Amino acid sequence: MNSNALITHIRQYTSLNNEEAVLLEGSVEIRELKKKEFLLKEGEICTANYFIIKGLLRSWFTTEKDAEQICQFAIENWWMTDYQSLELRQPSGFNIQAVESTTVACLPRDRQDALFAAVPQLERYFRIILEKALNAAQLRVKYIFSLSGQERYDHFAGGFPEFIQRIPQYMLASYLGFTPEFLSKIRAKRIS
Amino acid sequence: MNSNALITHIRQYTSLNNEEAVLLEGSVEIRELKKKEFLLKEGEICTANYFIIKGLLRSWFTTEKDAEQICQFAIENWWMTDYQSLELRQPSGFNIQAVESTTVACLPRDRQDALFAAVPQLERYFRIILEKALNAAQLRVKYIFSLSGQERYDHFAGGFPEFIQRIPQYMLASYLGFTPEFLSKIRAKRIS
DNA sequence: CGATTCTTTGAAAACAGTCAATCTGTGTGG
DNA sequence: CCACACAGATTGACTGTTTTCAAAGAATCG
Repeated sequence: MNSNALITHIRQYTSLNNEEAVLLEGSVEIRELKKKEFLLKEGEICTANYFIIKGLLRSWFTTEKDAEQICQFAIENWWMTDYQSLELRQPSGFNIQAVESTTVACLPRDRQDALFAAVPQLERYFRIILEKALNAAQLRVKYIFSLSGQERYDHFAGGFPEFIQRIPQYMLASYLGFTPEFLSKIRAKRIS
Repeated sequence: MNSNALITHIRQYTSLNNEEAVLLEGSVEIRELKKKEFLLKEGEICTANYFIIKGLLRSWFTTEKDAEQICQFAIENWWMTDYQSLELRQPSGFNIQAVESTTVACLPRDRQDALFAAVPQLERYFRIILEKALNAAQLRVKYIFSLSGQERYDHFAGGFPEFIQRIPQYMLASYLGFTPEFLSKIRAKRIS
C-alpha cells in the first residue's frame, strides 16, 4: 500500500503537481499496524501526524478511576495526532491505537517544516482539514450537552450504521460518554 | 481602536511586512459591540471570522428544552466563528454574542480568499491557530468526560480565576454542562 | 476446546436535574 | 432619591437518569 490515497485527498483541497507529490512521498513513511498496536502512549512525546489510508484508529486516555475514555475515532482519509504534544514537544496525555489492522502514512514532526517550506500549499490543505476537525469537535460538544445518553446512541447509530459494525460496544459506550452496562440497557429497550 | 492587536498576534506566528499588514487592515473591519449584541444568530449564514481585540464573546445554541447551551467563550486574541456555516454557506446552528462591550476585527468570508492569495503566510497563521483551537476543543472533551461537575468547577475556577469575574454564574454553569442551581450548591459546599 | 474478552442483567446508590419559592442586587423611571 | 421591576443567585424537596458492583451469559480467538 502506498501514499496515493493521501495525494488524492490533498488534491481535493489544493493543487499539487507531480514534483510536489514526490516531495511529499519522500517525507511520509507508510506503516502497517496490527490490531491493538500503539502509535502513541500516554507520557510519550508524539512524533508524527498520522493519515489513515486504511483501517481505524482511536485516541483515548486513562481516567483517575483507571477506566479507558475514548476521545476520537479516525477512519480512512482522516488525520490523527496530539497537536499539543506534537507542536510543543510535550509528553502526551493520550494514547493512539489501532482498533483493527490499519495502514497509516506518517508525517514526522521533524520533516514537517521542511516539507511545508517546499510545498506551501500544504499549509492551506492543513488549514482546511483543521477547520473541519475543529468543526467536528465542536459538534461533538454540542451533542454531548444537548442529547441524553439514549439520544446520543440513537443519533450515532442512525448516522453511522456501518461504523457501529467495526467497533466493540464498550468502545462506543466510552466514546458516547457512558458505561457499557448502560449501553446494553439502552439496546435492550430499543429491541422490545 | 484599530487592528494593531491583530497584526501583533499574527507576527507571533509568522512574518508579516508592512505592505502585507496594510493589505490585512484593508480586508478587516473593526466593529464595536454593545453588551448582548449579536454577531450571528441561529439560522443565519455566518459571514465572517471574528478576532477579539477587546472584550468577551460567547457562542451558544438553544436546546430542545429551550435552554441556552454555551459552547465556547472567547476573549482577547482569540478568533471565533462557525466554520461550518462560514465555509459551506449553510445556516448556522449557533449564536455568537457579546457578553460585555467588545471590539472585534471582522474578516469577511468574501474577502478571505483574495487576502490569503495576496498574503499566503496567513494560511500558516490560521493553520497554527486552528491547531491550538482544536487542541482546546479536545481538552474540553477530556475534562467533560473525566471530571465530575464539582471537579470541573474546581478546575475551571482554579485555572481562570480572573475570568470567573467577567461572566455571570449561569453562563459558567451552562459552559460546564450543568444547571445554575447545581453550581449554586457546589459553591455552598465549598464555602463551608 | 479452553481461556479470555465482551455483553447482559438486576439491585442499590450516587449524582445531577426539575420545580417552586425566596433572597439579593442593580438599574431605571417617576 | 426612592420604589419598583427584573435579572441573577440560592435553597429545599422531590424526581430521574446513569453508575456501580457483582454475577452470569455469549462470543471470539488461538
